[in-house]
Amino acid sequence: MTSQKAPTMKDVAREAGVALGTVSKVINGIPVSERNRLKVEQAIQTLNYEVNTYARGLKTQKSNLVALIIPNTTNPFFASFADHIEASLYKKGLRLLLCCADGIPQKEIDYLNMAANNKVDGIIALTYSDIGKYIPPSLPIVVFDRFFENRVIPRVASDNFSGGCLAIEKLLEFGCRHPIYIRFHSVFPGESDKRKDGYLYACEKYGLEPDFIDEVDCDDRLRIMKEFLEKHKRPDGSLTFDGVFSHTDYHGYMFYRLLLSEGYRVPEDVQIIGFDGIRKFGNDDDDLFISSICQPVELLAEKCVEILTAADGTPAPCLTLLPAQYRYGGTTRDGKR
Amino acid sequence: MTSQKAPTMKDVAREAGVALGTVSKVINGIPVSERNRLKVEQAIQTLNYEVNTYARGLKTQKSNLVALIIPNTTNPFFASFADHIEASLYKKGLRLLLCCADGIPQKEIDYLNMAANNKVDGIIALTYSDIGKYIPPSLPIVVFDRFFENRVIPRVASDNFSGGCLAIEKLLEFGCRHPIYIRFHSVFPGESDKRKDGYLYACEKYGLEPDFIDEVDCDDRLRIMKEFLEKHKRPDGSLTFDGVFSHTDYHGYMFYRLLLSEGYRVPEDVQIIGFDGIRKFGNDDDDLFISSICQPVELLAEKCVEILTAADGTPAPCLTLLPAQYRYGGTTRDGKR
DNA sequence: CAACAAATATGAAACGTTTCATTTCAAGAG
DNA sequence: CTCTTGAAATGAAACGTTTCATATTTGTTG
Repeated sequence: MTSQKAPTMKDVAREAGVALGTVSKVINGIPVSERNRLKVEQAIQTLNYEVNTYARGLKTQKSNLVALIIPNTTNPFFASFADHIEASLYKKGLRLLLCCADGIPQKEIDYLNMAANNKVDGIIALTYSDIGKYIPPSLPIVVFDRFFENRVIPRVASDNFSGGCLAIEKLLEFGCRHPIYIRFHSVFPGESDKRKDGYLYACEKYGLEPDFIDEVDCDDRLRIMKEFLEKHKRPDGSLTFDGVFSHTDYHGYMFYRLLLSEGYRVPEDVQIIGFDGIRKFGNDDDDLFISSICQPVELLAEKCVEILTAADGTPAPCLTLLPAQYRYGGTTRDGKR
Repeated sequence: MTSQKAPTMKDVAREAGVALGTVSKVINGIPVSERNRLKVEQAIQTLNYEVNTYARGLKTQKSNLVALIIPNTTNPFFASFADHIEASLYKKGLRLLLCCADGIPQKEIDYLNMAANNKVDGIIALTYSDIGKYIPPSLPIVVFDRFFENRVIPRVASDNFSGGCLAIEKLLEFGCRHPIYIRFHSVFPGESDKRKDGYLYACEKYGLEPDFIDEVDCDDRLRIMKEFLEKHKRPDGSLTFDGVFSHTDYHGYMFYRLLLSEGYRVPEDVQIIGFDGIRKFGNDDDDLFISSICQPVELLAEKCVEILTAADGTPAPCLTLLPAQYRYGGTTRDGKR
């Protein structure tokens, strides 16, 4: 069993009895006489020829690789995003280089440099630190949600403002009178900040008194929630609020568990709507953690890929917002299920 | 603003006043006179030189890329596996090409071909179809769990037999008398099949009557569970079993929800132990779906990478089993929490 | 100081493509 | 039958590395 050396285009050309350039044309779908096309295709078959990616890349400086920079894949939202990005890229013949940066600035920059270093054709980024100044100017990039001051970069996000508004409108529709808002935010600005703007806007519009937790994310989340809860108990133990709009499903679910453990009933005493639409097992089954304003993850992913791969002629929109939708997930009184 | 052409090694050589080969040596860490090393490093700095991956790949046929083929990233177990694989690769300076094949044979084969086509240095595969015969003989590969007849391929898995055994022993320890087993399996053989062997072995060892669901996975899971439940109800409504060992956390959680919806109490009436150790949000918080025999995902991932990247001299072990551990997740009466 | 050995530096060749200036071919017109 | 013209085929050059046979420098020894 000899260690087979992979056949090259030269071998194909010899086998087919044509010139190197002709083989190249056939491979790249450039018109060639019927007769030669058949001969070349035949030769490719018999030799089992496969194009050498490195050689091609050296000439074209294209890799058909797109880097996705996210914090991790264990958070269901990121996981779902990565999954749909992969599917969208695959449809276009592109491959996904997965970069989990754990929100660590150095790792984000590392990966950015690696990508810049002519390894990928483009970047889709969902990062946690201010990497704006490290983004190589020559490399196509699309950013999910985040906003960088230094440079105009195409951004894709859900319509968080309308989503925030919608959450309150749904809570009101389902009978809430005093919805609160809960948020543990990163220090880095992005579109998702507008969920709070939507909440505040809805409060004003419907004559509600805003009331919320809005802290920098930390390990103390549970303590902060408990303190908040304590302050909102009436002497008889009942709560001064009857609805919760959580900035994320994650924290909403956390608050949900806290309420249950303190003996409150959900959705009877308190209704909860989160944001994101993450699912327990990622299927289409009804496995939301809580009722939620669901981000259209599949569409968002497709849009990122579409913008990234758009022909150079088309100027990329600097911001693309897609609508988020309400879905029932057990923590509201929709009365429909 | 002129479109900068990236500097090449030739530029660096000129700038530093040395030969091309000398630059190459410095870049690849091959000893060179102190004087020249400094000159080259200086030149690399000033020119902001970055090695061209394509050119290097063309010569070395190495890409520093490893392909991971999994069904998806939305299933929390796969997501966690991918996350740890990425981390392990990153530590070794390798990059991850993520291939989500959705368990579709054609997509698995597509990705395998792509990988074979000199794009990656190795493959880690967790596949759902019989791709044994499509695996290119020249490409290093490590397989998680699955078993292929055609070829000896290094495999990494949890010790599923002991894990299955442990599940029953734990249930007995927590007071169960009649544990059953639930499984919806794929048609493709792998190490995880041994969970059932572990169950059967434990039954014999402890004098229990085996009783189980063991069906090919399908959309009818819930109906099958309901029928099983119906058959195991005594006239007074109580159940003939008091413990469940589920082949996966996923189906265990499903059964858990079913039991609750039928008015049974968990863990008071029935205790449940799953397998996998998947987490709701992927953190280290105590967010297991159910009590579970947890696969050591991080170690498994590290082992896969270690075997894949081992020096050619070392013969790879054809099977590596790592121990799975029991962890409490709310559906058992450990009495410890 | 000459002679030699060891260490280091050199740069042409090769990797397998794509590209493009040139040549060849085929067909139609005169 | 010759000439013209557009289409198709050709293959050398180039992409930016690594490698390796050769050349040069450095250091040691008698």
